[in-house]
Amino acid sequence: MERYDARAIEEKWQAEWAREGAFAVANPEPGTEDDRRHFYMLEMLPYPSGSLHMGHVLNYTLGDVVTHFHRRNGSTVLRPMGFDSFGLPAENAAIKEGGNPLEITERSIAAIENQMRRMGWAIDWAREVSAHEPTYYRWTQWLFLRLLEHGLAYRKEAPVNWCPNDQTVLSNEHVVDGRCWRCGAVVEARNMEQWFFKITAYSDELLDDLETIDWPERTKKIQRQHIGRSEGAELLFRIDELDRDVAVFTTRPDTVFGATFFVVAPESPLVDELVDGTDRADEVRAYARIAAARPTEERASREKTGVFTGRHAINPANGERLPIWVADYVLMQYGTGAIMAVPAHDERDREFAQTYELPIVPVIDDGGSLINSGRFDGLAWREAIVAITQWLSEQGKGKSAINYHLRDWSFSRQRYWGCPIPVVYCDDHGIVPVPDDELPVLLPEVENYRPKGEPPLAQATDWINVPCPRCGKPGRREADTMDTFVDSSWYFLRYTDPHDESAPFDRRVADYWMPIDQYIGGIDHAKGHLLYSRFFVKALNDLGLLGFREPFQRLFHQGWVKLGGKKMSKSQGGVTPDELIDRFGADPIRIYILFQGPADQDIDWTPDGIDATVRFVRRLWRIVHEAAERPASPPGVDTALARKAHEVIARVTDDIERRFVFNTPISAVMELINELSKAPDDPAARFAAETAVSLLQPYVPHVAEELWAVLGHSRLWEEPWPAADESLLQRDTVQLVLQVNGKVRDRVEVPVGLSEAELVERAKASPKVQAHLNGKEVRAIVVPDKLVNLVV
RNA sequence: GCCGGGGUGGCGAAACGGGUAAACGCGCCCGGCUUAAAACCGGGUGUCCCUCGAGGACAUGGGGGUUCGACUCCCUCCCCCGGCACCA
Repeated sequence: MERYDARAIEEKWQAEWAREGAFAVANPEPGTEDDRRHFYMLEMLPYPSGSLHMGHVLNYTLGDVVTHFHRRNGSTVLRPMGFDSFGLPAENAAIKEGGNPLEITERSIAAIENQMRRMGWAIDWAREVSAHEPTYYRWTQWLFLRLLEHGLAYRKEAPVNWCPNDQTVLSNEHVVDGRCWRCGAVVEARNMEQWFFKITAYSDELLDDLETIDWPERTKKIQRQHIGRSEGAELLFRIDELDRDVAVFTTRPDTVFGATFFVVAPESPLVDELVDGTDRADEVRAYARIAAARPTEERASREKTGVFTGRHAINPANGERLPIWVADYVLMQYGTGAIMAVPAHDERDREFAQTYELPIVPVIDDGGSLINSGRFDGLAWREAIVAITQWLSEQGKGKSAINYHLRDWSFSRQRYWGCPIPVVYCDDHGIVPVPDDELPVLLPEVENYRPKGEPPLAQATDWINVPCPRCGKPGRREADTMDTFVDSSWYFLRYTDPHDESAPFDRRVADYWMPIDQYIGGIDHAKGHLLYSRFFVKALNDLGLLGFREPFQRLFHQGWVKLGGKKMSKSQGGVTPDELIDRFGADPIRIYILFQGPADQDIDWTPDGIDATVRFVRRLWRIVHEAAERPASPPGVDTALARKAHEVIARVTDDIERRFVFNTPISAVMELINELSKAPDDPAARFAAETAVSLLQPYVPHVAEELWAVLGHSRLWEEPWPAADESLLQRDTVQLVLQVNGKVRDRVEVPVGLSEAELVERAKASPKVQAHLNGKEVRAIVVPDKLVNLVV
């Protein structure tokens, strides 16, 4: 028996798989019926940041087990890999350390790809794509132009989140607690012209279709909450001085009789209209300017402030004149930017009313019935919502309405290392799309990546000054680049047809593989990537480019791998995959990371346990070698060891397939190995060894392949998954648990299938049970083949 | 504040439809092999009590409940992690 040499074995089989193209899969042939059972397995693609970390190792090893499992169960499994290779870190590194983002990125990709190969993951490398390659971003641009044509991409001036550190706009999804998700700087509010995707056009569908996909409930909740649909009414308040009606959104139209004042957001254009030409104009405008400029977070945490405009609005329900205030607690982005204030029944309105001594009129009593509400007095508030909305709508003073928290996705970034937005600004023609046949608009080289009040691309004068594609007069290219989340909103489609030079993908091929059968990635993408991708697929479906409306049919979130309580992100000393592979081998690392606990649970990284998995692999190695000396087990061999092997097959299969748990299968195979080591002469010894190796193959593909050869076989990666023999899963005898008053007093071995009376008899025969009965009368609870509980 | 998820030995965990709590592994203890150590192999290991047994009691964050029987179901409280948060 040779010594277990992880490095030699791993290099040998990795070379073999690469030579064979073992994990490459073919697309369906055009014009023929493709009846392959197929499965699209995908993990979120990595950002190339120099090295993988243990979180990646968990993520991709999980996907690898699923990939092998489905392959060996007869599916053609598409399992590609690529790189989310545009983005700020490479650009910031270039600014800080010199070099250029392209070179930095490609060096990282090469390093990570090497790590991935060394981990032995079963990836179809022929489909590799990276977002920064012109052959990829050409099609990102092409898709953008399609969305632009259909009004789903547009440009407008709007209040946006500005990160002063990264010198760029951020989407709402990437402002966390008022800070930039990437660098942590406090985000400022700015009014800027920006590009947006009209994701809000899909609010309802993004919400409703969550019912059709198999995702963790918590992820659906995060998306539902983010979309934030609320039902209510839009009510019209007359402002006589302006001779017009102003709409407000409320979820509680039943409280309209309790509205005692009216509030407008400081950013609202209404502010100017209201005070223009009045003696309060200066004071109100000054307040509005200061209040609107405050960071959103600060605005939420400090005491509410406001100023009276001198104007009034008419309550549509009772005709009362309500003073109009401008106050910082009303937000422009939600509803209409103006509210009716009902201080008796809204905490924020009450706080404000108390500060500024405004009247408070209760309109709902303790029993939930309306008061002070004219003809609606006595009505339950829930019914009043309907009744009052209808009453006002009959008079043309309101209607039922729905509002959402979700806002359009701002995707232009004032940075260099991203996909150029393929439009030209022309004085005569405005925004002019670059014609499809001129794509890609290549990212030019620039001298300096640091933004200086304008995006770095604005400095590339040769590049930016181009004739208008429509009229030929001088024009200017868009200098903003796209958010990298645009790149990752369709990469899974490109994988299906990665070398297509005439289209981003072939609809026939995309429809064949998609939707993704199993997607695995972090829950931190719940309202970013996972929402944007759903939007993209829905939009592309509406454009006729795809035949499905959801990208990820089934989703799983792996837990965090933490170091000292903190999420592992960058490479940390001593725990890069490279160093660990050198010390222990890829197989032990793979099994270690999955053996720690349930894969969706966070794990604290300690290298301690890896020794134990190395030990286990060596033990497996030795015991399988010993078993290989034994004669082949006869087919259908029926011994205790054979039965154990079949039981383990059933457990492992069920765990991976139905329960989607990956730690307990390892335990189960360990049990089998333990029994085999205690019964080396059992006629089923060799069968037990073969079973153990076969079941572990998805976890430790290299050593499993080597041991499979030792057992006289070949090509385990193509071997059908073992099937448990049902007849050998049946037991002849079972351990019967004997309880007295619910406490276990004895256990006896009995034949399967005894009647209840027989089981009770066996129970009463036990001396230990008798000792606790003292001859008293009993009632028996019987669970056949399992338990008898005698109740005194 | 609202909405999720969780709390089981010294540690990571298992127990999947209410039916043997702690499988599997780590650590630790004892023994074997060895000149020795490592490696490897075998055995033990929830806590407490005693008369040391084929003994007993107590044990799944705290308290209560349902049940013959609860880690599992219900109520309540505490703690940890995550999401949202002036959303009208």
